[in-house]
Order: sequence, then structure tokens, then C-alpha cells
Amino acid sequence: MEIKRQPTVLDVARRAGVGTTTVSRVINGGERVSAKTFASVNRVIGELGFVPNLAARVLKGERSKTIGLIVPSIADPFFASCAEVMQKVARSFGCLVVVCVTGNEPALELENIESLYRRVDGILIAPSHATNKPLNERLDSLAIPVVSFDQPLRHVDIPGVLTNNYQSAKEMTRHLLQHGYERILCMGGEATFYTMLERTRGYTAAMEEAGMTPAIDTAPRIRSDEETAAVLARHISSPTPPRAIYCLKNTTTIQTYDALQRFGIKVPQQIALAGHDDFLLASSLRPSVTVVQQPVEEIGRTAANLLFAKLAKTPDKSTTPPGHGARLVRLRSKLILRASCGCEEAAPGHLLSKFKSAKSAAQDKGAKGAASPGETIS
Amino acid sequence: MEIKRQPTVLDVARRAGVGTTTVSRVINGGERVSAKTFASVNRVIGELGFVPNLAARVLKGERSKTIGLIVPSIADPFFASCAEVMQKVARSFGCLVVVCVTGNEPALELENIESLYRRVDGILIAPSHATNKPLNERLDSLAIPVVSFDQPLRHVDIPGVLTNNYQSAKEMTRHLLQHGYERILCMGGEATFYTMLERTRGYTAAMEEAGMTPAIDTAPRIRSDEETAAVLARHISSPTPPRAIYCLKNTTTIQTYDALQRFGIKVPQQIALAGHDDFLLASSLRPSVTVVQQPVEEIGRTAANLLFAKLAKTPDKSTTPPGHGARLVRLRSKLILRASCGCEEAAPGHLLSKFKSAKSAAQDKGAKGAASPGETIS
DNA sequence: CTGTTAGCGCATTCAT
DNA sequence: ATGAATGCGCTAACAG
Repeated sequence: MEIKRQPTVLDVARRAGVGTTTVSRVINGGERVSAKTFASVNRVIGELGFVPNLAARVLKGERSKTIGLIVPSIADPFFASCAEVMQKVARSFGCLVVVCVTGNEPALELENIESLYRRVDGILIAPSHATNKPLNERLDSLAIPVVSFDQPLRHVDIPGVLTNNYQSAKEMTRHLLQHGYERILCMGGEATFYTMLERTRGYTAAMEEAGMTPAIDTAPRIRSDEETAAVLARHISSPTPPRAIYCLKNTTTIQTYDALQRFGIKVPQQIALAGHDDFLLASSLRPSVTVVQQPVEEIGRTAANLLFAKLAKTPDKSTTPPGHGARLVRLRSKLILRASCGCEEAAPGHLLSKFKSAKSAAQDKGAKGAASPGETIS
Repeated sequence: MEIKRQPTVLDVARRAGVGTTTVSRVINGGERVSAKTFASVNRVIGELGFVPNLAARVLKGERSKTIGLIVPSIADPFFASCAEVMQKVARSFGCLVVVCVTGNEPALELENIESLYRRVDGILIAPSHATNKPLNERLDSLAIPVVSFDQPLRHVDIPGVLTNNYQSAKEMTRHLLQHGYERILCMGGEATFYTMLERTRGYTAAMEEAGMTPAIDTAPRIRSDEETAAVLARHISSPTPPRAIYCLKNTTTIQTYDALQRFGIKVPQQIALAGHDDFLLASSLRPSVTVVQQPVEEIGRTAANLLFAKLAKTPDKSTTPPGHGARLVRLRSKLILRASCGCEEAAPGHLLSKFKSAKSAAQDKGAKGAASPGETIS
């Protein structure tokens, strides 16, 4: 465990009998260096365990090889999955990712941007409010590439990746209507967010298109389990109880599902249910839950790639603000029709027989290591 | 949108009519500076929008105000929740968090450590293998504080936070035994990990204590849905099918639960189920799922605090390796007894009446936009 | 192909 | 209480 000072380019240079420039060239790919010196310098680098000091590089105007990710919450499965892919994309570009969570508080969003600024090469952000003026302006003046996802940034020249919230909400509502349900309630919290607004719009459009009266019950803040249950109870007890419910967001869907269970209400026989955003176990619940599924990983990958594309276009050190070319990429969500909306449950029956045949095949070492390669994470 | 060069201490100094030293003093708290100059310098800083350049500071030997977090996956709810608290703790210390995911691959773990080294002030790591030699040694030679969590690091002087996996697995198995089940199967993937090993040990101990024969079916890698189903099918079809199943990890629990549903097997009547690690919706499923619940947030908070405690002890710039004082903090998990193990389901009945009273009070505008501000309802 | 040299922006001795 | 000068480690002119 040597506590010696970390070796520098100068140490390497001396030991290799060359100048510091040559060392610098070698660690940067070895342009304009003879194969011989290249090799010998590289050897010395190995011997000394030399690692270039990033701070010094950055000070010289090089990139920090780090990008920032700003999300409302990293514990939220949606953002967690996004972060995972983004991290992978970043690593493929030799970049690290620093994660900031905002809890959807504009003040924290701004604060995070400040602490990220001049420490990262670019920023990926899932803003809480599309029209946050100070945020928009600050991001616009940043001189490093920014890409938004999940929600767009209005009024500024910043590209973003989002899904067709409006369209898919409309389709889901239509589907509910096709089941013959007339009174369809739209429930959710965080009603002020862009995504929620879009979904509400889609719901309303489908209802009006069918000549039905939209019934929307949202709250500005995310609702607790108990709040959701109380709201639901009120609607159920009303003279015109809903025949179906469309939830704007997966936590609402889960809370609603849970409350319906507790109330002893049969889904979908008494009240049908559909939600926006898929969630783990949605297919394992009985009844399984019908949802609009967003292409989460694709969102993350697309946003990250967009950012690195901008980074690639802007030569190092150029302080030039990201040129005009803002684009909104809109990805398509899918309707996953399961049982809670009234569609047939995928025959739950005794599928055991299906696996019986596997029995002999897997009889080897207790199925040990019979791992199918990669990407299992679905 | 000024594209001007970022202001430096020199710019501030000139404009304020003082020397750079004074500016430096001001931005570092203002020791040895008259109140008057302090104020005037501060004003200029505001006017110019001056922000100290971190790279230059780091180059001078200051801290980077950044910590690294290395986890197998950030999409995993357990690590995502940890990350969220850690991020919060870090921010309270003015630090950012860079997240690296390893997919449990030792090579990536090492690679991440290298890319983090000399860019962060400390590292939080959830190692995949407690006894990974190169990893242990590298971490030990790092000269910056390291704290492990979820799994310990063996053979090195590095503190860690973990839960009583052995004990809680034993208790859960005992509970299953108390239900009168005799053949209890222990299932899981990633069998080589410390946490899994500990849980397996606990299960075995409880079984042997009761004079039962342990039956363990694990795989070195995490299993896919289909693999789990196949493994399960084999056991069920065997001459001595299990009466209960203890799953080592939440994904396994979910997969098993799902497979049992598909097989049309009644839980817990035909086969009882219990798992290690709680998960979202475990209480909403019917039957609800009995689990060992780890204090996730507490793990994250404790680990982060441990790291910052070490950071506080080591004065800036000191290259002194973290002194000896490694401690393992062991947090207690809880048994959450729900229905899948055979315990009574919390009466699902028609609790609607409980909420009926809210009806009249909320009868206003057809519930449209009748969003009660925040938490009023409770 | 290779070496010398001058900063990048800041904290810091050492004078004053 | 304040300032001038120095160097952290690296890259990029600019010679050779």
C-alpha cells in the first residue's frame, strides 16, 4: 500500500526518458508518436500505475466525462429503469453519471442544475413542470447540451423524448367505452404535470367523442393510500357510481386496486379498472391489471443517445451553446389488455402439464446453471 | 445568453478592486476579511454570477464534493431505494453522487472503481462477492474511505452495513414450521452471493433444528420467469412435493407466486409461500405475501452516514488511508406475516362503510376538480 | 516525430 | 486585514 504521491506525466516522462508532451500524446491515443516510444511509454505507465488526473484535464478545458441526470425520484421504478439504461449508454461512451433527485420541487431542480453546471458535459432531465420559467431559462443559458425526457421543456430549444400520452390515454378510454361502460372515472394525483395533463386530455377527448360526460378527480399532489381510498369511497357511494376507472399513473392504479379489494368490490364485474403505466406484478394480480405500457428502456436509451449525439457534434472545449436543432422524439406506448378492464383473463388453468415435459430435460444437475443468456430482465 | 467566458476569481478581484486572495477568502467563508470588503466582494460575485471552478479546486487538493455509489443494479427496487436516501444524505453534505452499475460482474466492479478513483471523495459499494480478492485488495489500497452495504467485504478493513440475513431466514423458516409444514423448499438464484448464502444457512439451521431435511434448489445466476416455473414444476411433480416454499429473494418470490397462480395451485392451502425481501404490492396480492422485510432506507442512510463520518475524520488533502476502525453494523429485519404462509388474511370485507361518512361532506361539484388541497382528508 | 514552455483557476505561502 | 507570486497536473502552441 504505497502512500506515495500519485505519479504524474512528469514522473512517467522522466522514467521513460521522454518529454511530457510525448506522454500526453501516448495517453491520448498516441498520434504523432513512433511505435517504439509509444510502447516504452506505455510500459512505464503500467509500471508506475499512472492514471491521468481528471481535474487537471478539466482545468485545461477537456471534458469531464461525466453527465448529470436529474429526476424527481430514483426510487420510482420508471426513473430507476431509465437511469439504468442511461448509465449503460454513458459507460459505452466512457462517461459516468451523477444522479440528482428533485422530489419534483422546482427549487431543488434549480439547485441541482447549479451544482451540476461546470462539472458535467451534459444533462439529462425529467422536469416536473414543463413551463417552469426560471428552470427553462437557466437550462437555456447553460452552454452544455441538455436533453429532457418524460416531460418536455416548453419555450426553449431543448430536445426531449416523450411518449404519446394523449393518444394512448384516448385509446385506453376508447377501449373501456367499447366494453360498454358509460360512467368512466378518471383518477389521479399530481394533476399539474404535463404527462398527467396530456393523459387527462386524451381521456376527455375519447369521452366526448363518445358523447359521454368526462368525470375527472385529481389532486395537485400525489395522494396517499388513504386519500385515494377516501376519494374512491365517495365516488362509489354517489348516486351515479362509476362503472369503470382509468387511473392516470401507476401508484394511483395500485392504490385504487388495493382499495377496491378492501371494499370487496369485484373487478371488473362491478367496476372495471385500467391504468396508465405498467408495473411489476400487474400481470400476476388476480384479476391482472390492464395498463398503458410505456417503452421505458427505449425512452432512456433514446434520451441518452440524443445527448451523446449533441456532445459528439460539439467539438471539445467549444463553449458554443448547443445549436438549434431541438427535436421532440415521441415514442409509442402500448395497450396491455389484461383482465381488470373486462377482457378475458389469460386462461389461468393448470398449465403445469406444459412443464411436465421439461422435467426429464432439466433432470441433470438440478437445473443448476441452466441460465438462458443475458437480457432476462425484460 | 452571454457566451462570455465564465468569470474567475481574477475577474471578481479586479472588479471589486481587491486581490485574488481576498476573493478566495470570501468564497471560503470570509476569514480574515473585513466585513466591508466581504460584502462588496460578495456583491460583485453576485453581479458577475461567479461560480468557483471545481476542477481548479480539486487540482489544488480540495475535495471533489462527490461520492461514488457502486451497485449491481439501480433498477432493482432495493438498491434504488438505497440510492435515493444516500443521495439525500450526500446532498445534506453538499455532495453529489455518481452511480455505477455492475450487473454483479466482478470485472465491471473493478472497472468502475478505477473510473471512480481520484474523482470522488469516497465510495459506497454493494459488492457482489464478499471474497473477491482483486476487488478487496484494490479497495484497500484506495486511500479514500469506502463503506460497503448489503454484503460485507471480507479480509479488509472496510466497514459495512448489513442485515441479519441468517437470523431472519431462520425465523421465517421456523414460522413456516410452526404452521405444521414439513417439506419446505428453499428456492432462489444467485446462490453464490453472501446474502443468499446467509439466508440459506438460516433456513438450513431452522430445518435441522426441527429435525427436517433441508431441500434447497438454487442457481448461480438469477433465474428467468420460465426457469423458475420449470424448476417449480419439477418439484411439484415429484413424489414428495413441497408443502411450503421459502424464496431467497423478492424476484424469486414474485416468479414463484406467479408460477403457482398459473399452475392453478392454491396458496397457502396447497402450497404455502414466504419470501425474503418485501416488495411493492406484496400486501395487495390475494393472497398477500408473507416476507422478511429489510429496513432498506435505514441501510442506505446508515451506510452514507458512516462514509461521511469517515470523511469528516480525515482532514482535507490528507492522503492518509482510512485508519483502522472497520465496523460491521448489522440492522434487524422484520417478519411481515401476511396470508401466503397460512396466516389469516387481514379481513378483506366491505370496509366501504368506514368511508361512507365522507360522502355528504364531499358532495359538492360532482367531484370534479374538487381536489382537496393536500392531506386534508386523512 | 519530439521537447520546451505557458497557462487553465484556484488556494496559499509569505510579505506588507 | 490584504496582496503578489507560486504551483497543483495536464494539454497545446510552438519550436526543433
